[in-house]
Amino acid sequence: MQDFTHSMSMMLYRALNGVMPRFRAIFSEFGVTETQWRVLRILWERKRIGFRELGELSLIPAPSLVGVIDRLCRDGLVERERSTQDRRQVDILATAAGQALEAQVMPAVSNAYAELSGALDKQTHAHLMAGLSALANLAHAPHQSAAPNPPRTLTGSQ
Amino acid sequence: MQDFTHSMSMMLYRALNGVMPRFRAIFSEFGVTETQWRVLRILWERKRIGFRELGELSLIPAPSLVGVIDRLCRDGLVERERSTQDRRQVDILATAAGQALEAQVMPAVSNAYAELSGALDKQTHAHLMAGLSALANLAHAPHQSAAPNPPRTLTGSQ
DNA sequence: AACTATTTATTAACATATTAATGAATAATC
DNA sequence: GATTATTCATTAATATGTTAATAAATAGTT
Repeated sequence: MQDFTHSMSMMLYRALNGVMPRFRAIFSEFGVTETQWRVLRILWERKRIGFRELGELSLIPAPSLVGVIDRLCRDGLVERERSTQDRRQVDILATAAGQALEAQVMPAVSNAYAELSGALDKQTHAHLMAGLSALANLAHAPHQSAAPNPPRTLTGSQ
Repeated sequence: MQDFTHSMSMMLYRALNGVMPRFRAIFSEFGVTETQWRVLRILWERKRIGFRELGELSLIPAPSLVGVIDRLCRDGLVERERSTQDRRQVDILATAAGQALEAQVMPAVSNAYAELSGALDKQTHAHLMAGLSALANLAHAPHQSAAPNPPRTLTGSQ
């Protein structure tokens, strides 16, 4: 087996460490975290979106998203609105202040992203995205356990 | 500009979401978290290692590593030992129980990793690793700010 | 030697991830 | 139409990430 520090998962983390700091530096100048940014980025394209779909698109798990929305509400950037059709559901929408942020933050971010893409030649970039896509689409097949007493719950699925 | 949900950073997160769950499922069966696993994985190759280097190899930031080591100590898997040369430094080493875990967990993990590698053809895998390596080696060049009043500290470096 | 600057691990404060559980609302089945 | 099962957002508990600050020890400088 090869070196652990260069295993697939570690290389993925290493890549994120190489990419994200420059973006977080921009976000922090405007008082938003990376996770909050992800939510806002989606709300700028979809004026109104359901809590669940927002979580799927932003890759933020539901329990985390609750707190993220809480803080964005606290800061006056988004609002909750309970659905009238199904009163379990909650829609999220950006306030005027939340919408205004787009014009302020996007230039710097687009610039940084262009700079990032420019650091890789077309070939490398294309191959990289293809590989990442392949990993993302791997089936989450439950593996064969080797544990003595698997502490599984009886609730069945997921 | 392209779709945000398929930007480089989101694809990196998506890839991790595709890869890590199967490993975390294994770790949890042995009562260790993914982060604790990374520490142990390194200690199995280096009987004794300095706190700082451990943080660099495991990609765990120092403040997080303090707590991770605390909990590994609590569970009797590792031990702290203050250096005699430089009494600021702390070495970390695995206990007998910590070392014993290797033989129990590695088979399942190696198996899962082989299964993962097998899901990608050699070409894709090689290109992917090359791309990730390129991203990891990007210089963390401080960007040009567009913020009105950059709230930077005066501590300079880092 | 005294003073200053740097390094090392740690703490503090806040935000997020992970897993399991809960309450309210809706859907399914009887 | 009452019971049961499922969905949805949320809470709870624990672990980790992020940024800034701190205390102790060492290194550098005068």
